[in-house]
Amino acid sequence: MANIHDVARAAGVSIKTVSRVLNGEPNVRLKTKAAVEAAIDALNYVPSHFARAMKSGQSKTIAFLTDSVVTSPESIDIAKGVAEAAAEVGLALFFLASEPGKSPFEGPSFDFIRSAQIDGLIFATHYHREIEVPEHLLERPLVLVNCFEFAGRVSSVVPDDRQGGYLAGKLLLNNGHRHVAFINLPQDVVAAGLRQQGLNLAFEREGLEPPQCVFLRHETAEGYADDLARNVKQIMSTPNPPSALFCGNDKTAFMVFGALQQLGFRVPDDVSLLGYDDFTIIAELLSPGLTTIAIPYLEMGREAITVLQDVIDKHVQNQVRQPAKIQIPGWPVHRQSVRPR
Amino acid sequence: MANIHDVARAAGVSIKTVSRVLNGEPNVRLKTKAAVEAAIDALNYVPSHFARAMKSGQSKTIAFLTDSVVTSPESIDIAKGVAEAAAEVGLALFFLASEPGKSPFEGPSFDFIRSAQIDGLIFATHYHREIEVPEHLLERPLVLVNCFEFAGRVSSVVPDDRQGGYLAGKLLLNNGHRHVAFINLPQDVVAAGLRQQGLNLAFEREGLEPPQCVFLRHETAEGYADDLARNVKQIMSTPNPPSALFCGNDKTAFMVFGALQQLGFRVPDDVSLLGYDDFTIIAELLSPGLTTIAIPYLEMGREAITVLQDVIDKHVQNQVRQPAKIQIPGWPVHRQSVRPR
DNA sequence: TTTGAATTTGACAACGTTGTCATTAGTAAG
DNA sequence: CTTACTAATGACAACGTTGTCAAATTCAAA
Repeated sequence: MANIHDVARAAGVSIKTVSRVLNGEPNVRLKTKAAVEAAIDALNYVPSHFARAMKSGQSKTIAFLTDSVVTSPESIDIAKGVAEAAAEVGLALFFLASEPGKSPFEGPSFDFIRSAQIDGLIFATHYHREIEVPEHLLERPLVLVNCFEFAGRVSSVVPDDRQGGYLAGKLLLNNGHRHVAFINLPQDVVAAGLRQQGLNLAFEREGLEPPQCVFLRHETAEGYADDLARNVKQIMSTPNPPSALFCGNDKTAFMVFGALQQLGFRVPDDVSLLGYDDFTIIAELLSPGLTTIAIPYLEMGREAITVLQDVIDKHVQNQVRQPAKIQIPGWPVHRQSVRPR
Repeated sequence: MANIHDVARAAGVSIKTVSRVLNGEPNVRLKTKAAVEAAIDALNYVPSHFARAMKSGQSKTIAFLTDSVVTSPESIDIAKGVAEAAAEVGLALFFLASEPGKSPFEGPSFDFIRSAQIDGLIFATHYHREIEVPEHLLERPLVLVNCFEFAGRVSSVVPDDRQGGYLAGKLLLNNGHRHVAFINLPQDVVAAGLRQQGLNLAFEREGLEPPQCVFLRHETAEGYADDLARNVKQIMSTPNPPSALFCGNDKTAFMVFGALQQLGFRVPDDVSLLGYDDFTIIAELLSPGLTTIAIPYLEMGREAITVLQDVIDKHVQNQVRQPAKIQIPGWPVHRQSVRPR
């Protein structure tokens, strides 16, 4: 592997001049620059990341850490967005494993963060939730994705669930559904409350009462499926049942779809069905295809890099970036399960 | 950040002695060692990864690269296995983004592999397939996961699809199903042929004819769903229909389940249904839960690290490790869709 | 030309480690 | 108490960069 000395020798200049060309510094004669570049090409030279990192104290390297709970394949788009955006801005990306069963913020990985002089850290969760950040992490550049710290001491990038709920409301209203029921996620799930707020807002703006809302139990709870079926039955057996059901996520929508079939309701002929997540596999597997609200995972990942860069810049200048919670809007994905009334 | 000089000063020894303690070299008096360790603790010292890498020329760092096609959330377990195992053996793990639409082996990431002196590379695909490896990558330590190079010049870790097929056959036979149909993946999919071989072997060992096998078209093909439904109908409308259907993957099984319902067959009362993949979300969403064969993604990821370490060691010693295709066995996951006949 | 300033270039130190080799301290034998 | 050897330790160079500062070159104006 050629090094900077080899290039300097080949170009007939000093190593410092090569360094200048490498870093685009001014005050290099055009002719000199050309000679150096020719030598670089000829020797197929690539500067050593490590030497640079060691010299500058800046590694131009960030680390990505995630919890292990996967809710949908789409959520790995966070990682994809992070990786893409990092590559674009020339940041190297370390992938840290969180030991199963342990807090993701522990373990040998964290010695590594220090030893490798990781400039910044991105932590992502697989569903939108609050997390606690250990004190020692507050000191270094950190951006949370799909989660947030309640005290607001850390910048975070989250989906705009209120906007998503509003979008859902508008979509249903635009299709003429004024009588809607919301089969929501469990009440303690962050997204549940926000989406309800958005949904209600959409209805209130039309001068309508907020839709009926039931909160399901956790998926893992005993008798969850029965509970869900019972709720659907109860909602649909009223004298004047809703013309559309909005579900807390696509998985729920899938099960609600099953329950509706059991009760003899056809989707979307008898009742429209709207999901949330754009969990493609489920949404497309369903027949009719499930109309749903997409969560902007890829965009969240990309935005995280933008924010982290800013945090790092401020950190280097010994300033503190005012932490912010950045909400990324989702969008509706139209398939066939919602039909104009 | 404390460095080795600080530790040396605090312990009253030279930096070389600190280095010796750090690297567990012999010939350090116990008392000296204790003093150094105390200083390390007191200063919360962590040696610089970059300085080490630069000095030794070995970065103890590997990179992970993947194609972008995600087939199931489970397949990201490859990454998880790789990350876990890498952390355990003290290898740092870089995550490289492959630019969407481009070959994963191109782009700026690859300059990075050279500049960061990446010791080795792991490339994983999201479904089991053959790939072509560019010549320039053959020179450096590389392990393929879930894919392989036809020429056999690169070590690879793949699921043992033949064994999986055999497992499926045994599972069905053990449940008394001697008349089975295999609704397989498209014929050009690597796994399709292997699983069929395994399935047939299980039947042949019982002195039975190999089961009927139909190959579906690709999911993306026009009219795929209709094609699938037609196939199921054809199979089930014979005078003596099979007592069990084995499907190429869980997604197919899901659709076959739908087709069976349409035809008035109940699972598992009228016909047993066996999937492949253990695509948990689908398998558990289905009611009855889908019995299936799991693909050992996590184990494949872990094994890849073991193999890569060996490849790197040989590479450092200027030897070549005989490339091998390592097949990792899967296992059956029993739910309710297969019932004894 | 000569002068002075601006531009361009280079010598050398420094980053934090490990390897080489010389030096010192300790130990067993005479 | 030497002597000879082994074990323990340290001084210093080296890895491949970039930063500092001085030196050399170029250029414009006198």
